[in-house]
Amino acid sequence: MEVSIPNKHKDFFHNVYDVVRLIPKGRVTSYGAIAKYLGSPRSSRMVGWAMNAAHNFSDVPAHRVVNRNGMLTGKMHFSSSTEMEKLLSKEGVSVSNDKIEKLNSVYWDPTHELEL
DNA sequence: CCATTGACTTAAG
DNA sequence: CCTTAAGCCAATG
Repeated sequence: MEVSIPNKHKDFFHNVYDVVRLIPKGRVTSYGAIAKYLGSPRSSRMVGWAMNAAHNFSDVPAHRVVNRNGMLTGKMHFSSSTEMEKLLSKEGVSVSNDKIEKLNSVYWDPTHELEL
């Protein structure tokens, strides 16, 4: 069994997973921020792709990753369409109309928080 | 190999 | 504030 999981870009994917796991509770970040932190600000879509595969990892809180506008674009990829919103709300993140309220207050930018 | 798609972002109206 | 268009990168068919 050499092809159970595509390990081709595990570096990029693993990097994404690491950052997502570091997101504090009650905070959220964007795909672009993670991509930028990884050195590829144009690969924001790839972060989303990584998240899609992240379902194989139980330690990746994908519900804390939203788009730049704070919109829950990936809610449809969860178990239920309301699961993501429910999880965020449970962590103290106000969500309205599939969008995060006061995004500026809960936004967590790895490049800013983890800047070296 | 070319075409289409996607959990995105930025710019312009 | 919302909509439309274009750009970008990798996976999938």
